[in-house]
Amino acid sequence: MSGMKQPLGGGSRVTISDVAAELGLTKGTVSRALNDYPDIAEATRLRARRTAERMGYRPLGSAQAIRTGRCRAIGLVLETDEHDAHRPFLDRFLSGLSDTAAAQGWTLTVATAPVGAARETYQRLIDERKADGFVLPRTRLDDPRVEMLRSAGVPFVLFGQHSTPEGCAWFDVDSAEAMRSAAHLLVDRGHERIAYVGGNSDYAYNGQREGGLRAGLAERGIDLPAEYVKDGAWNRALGEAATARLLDLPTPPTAIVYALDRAALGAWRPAEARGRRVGIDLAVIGYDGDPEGAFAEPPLASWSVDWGKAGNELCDMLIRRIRGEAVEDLRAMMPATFLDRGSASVVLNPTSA
Amino acid sequence: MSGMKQPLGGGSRVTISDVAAELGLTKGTVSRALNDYPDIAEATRLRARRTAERMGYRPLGSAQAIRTGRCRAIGLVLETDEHDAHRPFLDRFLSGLSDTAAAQGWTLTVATAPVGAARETYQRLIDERKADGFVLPRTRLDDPRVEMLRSAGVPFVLFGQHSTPEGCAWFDVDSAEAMRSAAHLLVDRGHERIAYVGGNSDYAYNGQREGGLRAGLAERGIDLPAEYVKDGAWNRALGEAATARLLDLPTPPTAIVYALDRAALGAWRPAEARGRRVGIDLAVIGYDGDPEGAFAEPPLASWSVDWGKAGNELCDMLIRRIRGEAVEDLRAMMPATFLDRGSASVVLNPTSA
DNA sequence: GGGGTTGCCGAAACCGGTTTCGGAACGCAG
DNA sequence: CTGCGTTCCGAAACCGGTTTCGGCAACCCC
Repeated sequence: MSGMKQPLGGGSRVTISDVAAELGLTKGTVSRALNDYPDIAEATRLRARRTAERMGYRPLGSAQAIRTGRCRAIGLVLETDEHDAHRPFLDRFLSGLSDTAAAQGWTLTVATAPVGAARETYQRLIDERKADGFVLPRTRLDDPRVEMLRSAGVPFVLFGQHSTPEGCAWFDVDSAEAMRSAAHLLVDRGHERIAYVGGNSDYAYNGQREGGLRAGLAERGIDLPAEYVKDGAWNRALGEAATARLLDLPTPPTAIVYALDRAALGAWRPAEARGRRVGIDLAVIGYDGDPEGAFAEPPLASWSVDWGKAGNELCDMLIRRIRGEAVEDLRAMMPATFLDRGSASVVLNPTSA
Repeated sequence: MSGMKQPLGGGSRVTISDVAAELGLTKGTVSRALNDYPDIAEATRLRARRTAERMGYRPLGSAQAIRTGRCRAIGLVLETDEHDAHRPFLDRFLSGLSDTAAAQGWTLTVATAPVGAARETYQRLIDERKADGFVLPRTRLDDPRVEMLRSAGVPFVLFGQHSTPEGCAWFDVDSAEAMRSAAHLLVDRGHERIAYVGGNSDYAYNGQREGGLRAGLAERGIDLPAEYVKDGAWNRALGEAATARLLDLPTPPTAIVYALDRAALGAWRPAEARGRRVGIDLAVIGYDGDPEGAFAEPPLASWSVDWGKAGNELCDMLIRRIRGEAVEDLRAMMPATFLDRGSASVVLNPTSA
C-alpha cells in the first residue's frame, strides 16, 4: 500500500518514518541502511532501498543538512560589473555544473555580487549553509577570494589559475598548448611576421597564451619582438585599436593572434581601412570559440572551449574536494579545440617574406 | 563577551542557543523575538535583535526549513537545447534575481534540464525542498510546466505570457507597445512599405510583436499585407533567408522590423547582395538590445530590455506569491527602451513612394 | 558448556531551529 | 482582598533526518 509516487507538490511527503513503518523497522535503521552503514544486513539494506524507491521517498535536504552539516549544494558566485566576461557561455557552464551536481543528488546555488563586495556574499552563503563549497569562475592571478576561502577552510575549486596554487584545487583549459599549436600552424602556412594581442593581464590565461605562442614560434626559429605584442585588449574596441597600431608598424605582421575572440573581431575594420583583407593577406586567429565569430566574413578561426565539460569537471572536483580528497589530486587541464576557419587560411609563398 | 563575528568558515557557528544563553532567555523566546511574534515585550525584542546582531548570529536555513517548510530559496530551471535563447542576457537576469533575493534573505537555486524532461528536475527540487517556488523563464504559449506546477500547488511566476493565464502570476515586457512605436517612427520617417519578420510562434511575444506593429501601422492608415510577414526566424541564418525572400518580392519593403535582433543581424548580407544598403535605403529595426547589434555597420536600431530589472521584479513577485498574495495582484508589464541607431535612420521623401 | 566475538537492529539523543501550551506575574475592577 | 484578564516568558514537543550506544541472538573456539 501507499505505493504511489507523490504528485509533485501535494500535501504530505513521504518521510523516512513512513518507510520505516512500512518495513517494520525504526527510522534509525532505515537511515543507516540507505546510507550504507556497515552494520546493516545486506538483505535489510536491499529491502529498505526497494521500499524507499517504491514509496517515492526522497530525503529532505534541509533535514539531513542540520545533522551532517552538508546541504549537498555547490555555490557559484558570479561577479557582476565585468560585462565583458563569460556571457555567451554562461548557460553552457551552468548546465555543466548543474547536470553533474544533479547526477550525484546535489544542487547548485547561484548568487551574484559586485566585484569588490563578494566577501559578504560568500559569508552569507556559508553562514546559512546554502553551499558546501564553491566554484570560483574566472580566477585572477591575485584573487582575494582565494585567500579568503583558504583561510576559512571552505572547500573550493578554481577555474583558471592563481599565483599561489598551494592548497588549491584547480581546473584550467590548456590555452598555452593551443597557442603553441597556433604558432606552428601559422608558420607552416608560411608566416614569419606574427603578432600577439593579449587580454586582461589580471588573469593567468594572458601570460599563458602569450607564453604558448612565443614558445611555439621559438620552436620554429621565429622571434616575437616587443613591438608585435599589444596587451589589454579585452573587447572589440580595444581590439580594433591594438590591430591598428600593429598594422601601422613599418613592418606590419602578416598574422595576428588574439587572446580573445572579442578582440579578434576588432581586426576587420582597421584592416579594411588600410587595404588589408582578413583571410586573404592578413591571418587572424582568436580564442574562445565565440559564436559571433562564425558570422564574420570570413569566419573567425578560433579555439573553442567546451564550457559544459568544464562545468562537469569543476563540479565533480568540488564534490570530491568537499568529501575530503586531497587538493593535489584535484588538478586538471582540458585541451581546447581548433576551429580552422577562413580568417586563418592565409598561405604565403616563401618569397613573400 | 563573544562579541566577535565569526571568521567565515571556522569551527562553531553562533546558534540561537548561544544567543539565548547570552541573554538569559530560552531559545524559544529568542526565536519568537526575532520573528516578531506579538507575545514578546518590545524591550525584549530589541535586546534580542541587538545581541543577535552583535554576536553575528545567522539562522541556519536548513534548520528553519525543516519546521517551517520554507527554505527561502527561489528556483530557476533553465532549459538547455535552445541554444538560441537568453544567452547574452543571462548574467544580467541572474543578477536581478539574485540581488533581490539576497536583499530579502533569500537565495537562488539554479538547475538545468533538457527541454522535454524538465518535470523530473522540478520534482526533485520540490521533493528535496531546494526551492519554495519557481520563476519560469521564456514561457511558451502552450507550456506544460504551467499546468504541472499549477496543479501541484507550487508557487510560480511566468516571464512571458501563457495562453491560459488564469491562476498565474506573470511579468512581461510590453513588446506590443514597442512595435507600435516602431511602426509610428518608421511611418513618420516616410516609410509605407514595412515588413515584419517574426520569431518562434511558440511564444506569446511573437504574436504580440506582430500585433503591435500591425496596430501601429493601422493607426497611420497603413496595411501589413501577408507577403510582408515572414515567420520562424529565430537566428541569424533564418533571418537572412527571410530577408532575402522579402527583398526579392516584386515590390520589396523599404523597412523591415524583426522580432529578434539575432534575425535582424541577418539583414545585412542579403541586402548587400541585392544592392541595398542598411541604414541608407533599407531601414532595419530589431528587438532585444543584443550587444552585438552595436557593432554592425551601421549599428542596429533595437529595443533594449532591462533584464536586471526583470529579474528584480520577478523575484519580488515570486516571494510575494509564496507568502500568499493573490495572483491577480501579481501581474505587471515593463516597457522596452528604443535604441535609435543607424540602421533605422532612413528618411524617405514623399515622392519616393 | 561457558566465555568472548560478531552481526544486526532498537532506543534514544541530537542537530538548530519553530511552535504550542501553560502558567507566573501583574494590573485592575468589584 | 478576591477574581479575572493581560502580558510575557519558560518548558517541552516537534520537524525529519543522522549518529551513538547498548543489547540480544547466533556463532565460534577451546
